[in-house]
Amino acid sequence: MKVTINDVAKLAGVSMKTVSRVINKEPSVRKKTFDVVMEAVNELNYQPNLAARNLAGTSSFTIGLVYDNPNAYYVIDMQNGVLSRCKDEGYELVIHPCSYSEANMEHDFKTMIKRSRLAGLVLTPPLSEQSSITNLLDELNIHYVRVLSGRPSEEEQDTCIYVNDFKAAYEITMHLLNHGHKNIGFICGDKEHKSTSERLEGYKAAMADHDTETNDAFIYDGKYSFESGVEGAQALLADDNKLAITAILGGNDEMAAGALFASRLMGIQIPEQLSITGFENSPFSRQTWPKLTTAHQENDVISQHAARLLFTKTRGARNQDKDIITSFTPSIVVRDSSGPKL
Amino acid sequence: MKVTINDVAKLAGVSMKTVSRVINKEPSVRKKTFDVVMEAVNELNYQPNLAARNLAGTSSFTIGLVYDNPNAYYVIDMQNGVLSRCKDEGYELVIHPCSYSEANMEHDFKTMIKRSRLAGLVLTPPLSEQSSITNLLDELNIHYVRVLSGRPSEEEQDTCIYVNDFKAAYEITMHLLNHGHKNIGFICGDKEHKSTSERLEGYKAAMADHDTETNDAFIYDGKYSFESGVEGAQALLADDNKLAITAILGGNDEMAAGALFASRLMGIQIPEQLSITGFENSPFSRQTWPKLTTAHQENDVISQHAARLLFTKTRGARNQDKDIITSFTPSIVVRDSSGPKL
DNA sequence: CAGAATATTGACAGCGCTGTCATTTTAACT
DNA sequence: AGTTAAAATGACAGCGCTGTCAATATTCTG
Repeated sequence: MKVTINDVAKLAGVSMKTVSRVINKEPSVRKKTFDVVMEAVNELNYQPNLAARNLAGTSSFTIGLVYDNPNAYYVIDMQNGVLSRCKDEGYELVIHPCSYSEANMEHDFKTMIKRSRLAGLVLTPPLSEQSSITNLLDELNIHYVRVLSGRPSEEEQDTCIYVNDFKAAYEITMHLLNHGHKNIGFICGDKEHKSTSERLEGYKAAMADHDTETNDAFIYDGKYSFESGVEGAQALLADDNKLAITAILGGNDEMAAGALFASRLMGIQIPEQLSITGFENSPFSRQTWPKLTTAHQENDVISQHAARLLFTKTRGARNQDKDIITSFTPSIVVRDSSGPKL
Repeated sequence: MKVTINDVAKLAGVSMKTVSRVINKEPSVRKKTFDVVMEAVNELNYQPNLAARNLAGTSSFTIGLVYDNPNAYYVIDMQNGVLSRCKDEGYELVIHPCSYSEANMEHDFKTMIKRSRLAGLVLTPPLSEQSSITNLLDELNIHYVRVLSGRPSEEEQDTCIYVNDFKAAYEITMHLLNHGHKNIGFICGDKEHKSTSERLEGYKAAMADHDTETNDAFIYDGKYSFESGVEGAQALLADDNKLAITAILGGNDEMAAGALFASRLMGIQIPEQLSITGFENSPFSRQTWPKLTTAHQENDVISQHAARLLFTKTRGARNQDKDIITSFTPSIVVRDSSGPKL
């Protein structure tokens, strides 16, 4: 029933330790020995026991995914991406939702780390932006990889995966500008999130490059929620601006969906009278009518690479993974919620 | 840095084994000894190492959550509920998304189970309805608890958590009937899902009890997706029925949101001309305008109880948890998408 | 209060693996 | 071929805990 390393060793006619070397892809195993062992592994359908590996070894085969993000779609994508790599590499994943506000977050963290010694953590935004967290982890000597909004910086390159929100926002703004829009509103997400400022800066940069003036009244401070999108559109399209604004960039799809709702409520035709764009290409963007033009963020791919980066950090020099992408730029997906200014 | 059971034992002046007894809440530990040990545990902030426990013990401190559900909100809720119990009880959670269609699902399953010996699994719908899965688990001698749509049956009571979709659908239908609606459409979810038939039966039962005739043309076979909701509404409100149907029950919120969209597209006023209701009280139901009347399903609570039930099954007779609820009935939340027939 | 029954504790092996270090085999030289 | 260096393999301890069973402390008998 239960197959152990000893069973494999016996079948292959080698020592336990040699089997261990093979499954850990250690060097200095003769090719022939390797093959013999692998054959035995396959024949017995051997799966190394994670608990034993974690207990015996200096490195652990468990990583954690930490998130504090209300967006279920985002979280699931991140989970699935990390998970798929974990499966491939024989790692186990411990998920750790938490909220930054919790006073006992640090305690929770430490508990998790003590219970299962972790090889490392993947931190997702907005938590990944908190220096209090990274300081804590540095102190505890825990490896981590952060997924961040922003442009890559030299020194953090090997511990971060960047999502170039700036560039994507730039491009989506340019898309609208090229369609003749000049008075373009922007509904910001939570101020505390780095993605918010990155996207806003991208928007501003595009406006500047297009010699189009930005108007502070066209920028709405919101939260990354549907309701906030509704409110944002209502504010931006209030009587004073109603005729002026011909396009609105939503900070994310959820907000854009809210803005779209609010606009329709006001009897505004989309995209004829108003173009609306989202950000992220989450299911939200496909569940509106018309479907949202947005920036496609490959969260599952992003998180896969985050996991890969973490693995190379924990595995030391050998077994390095060379094809890790550390910088992603969401690509514009043009759908039906945006069009030329009429 | 790292606190082991030996450190606690030394500090408390007892043997390692006694500490083990205390943390496992075994009987036959003198109250005084218990207190002394607990004090040491707290002073050192000791957390038992999961890998060691899993390796040494006959029972494991890891459970799995298996799902095959495209609804991110649902999955996150289930995860969080199970996770919160795991934290309390010192268990670890391994999440296992999978798709039933995958040929290698059985293999994946076995691999997961071999890698980390599991105390048991929580199965969520629609996977929990597949007898091929439960047969496989029975064969492998794995404990499991299933979350199911349907009315509790005597024999399965102690391995299932039931969600009484029938009753909830009955009530939501009654709500509409009491508002004077007679021609009520129903948009079904995936036929393969038990929840679909349960909800449909509830609808039919209410209609019957209210002496209202059901019309097969008012029932649309769909899928649990937004798009399907759109199509369902379009079909139900096609020319022949357009004037006849005054209310539509969506199989879930996502479909109801789709139906609402489609209706607005056709220029139908909600709820004046048409009442629409959802099911589940997911964020979808709050991100439509008007907000959806729906049936609130406490997924996080449901999954907490599923975890508790699983724990009692694995822990043998002692440490039984007596307050487990095994049957839930979603409660109707009346919002703005439904109203009296005018 | 002796002696038996019972409750409470401890000693120790071992779960399945990896790290260390010793041993054997192979390759690389005179 | 004979030596030496290097590569490949194995023996064995031990990771931190739990299960078993033996040892001790406590309580209950008459």
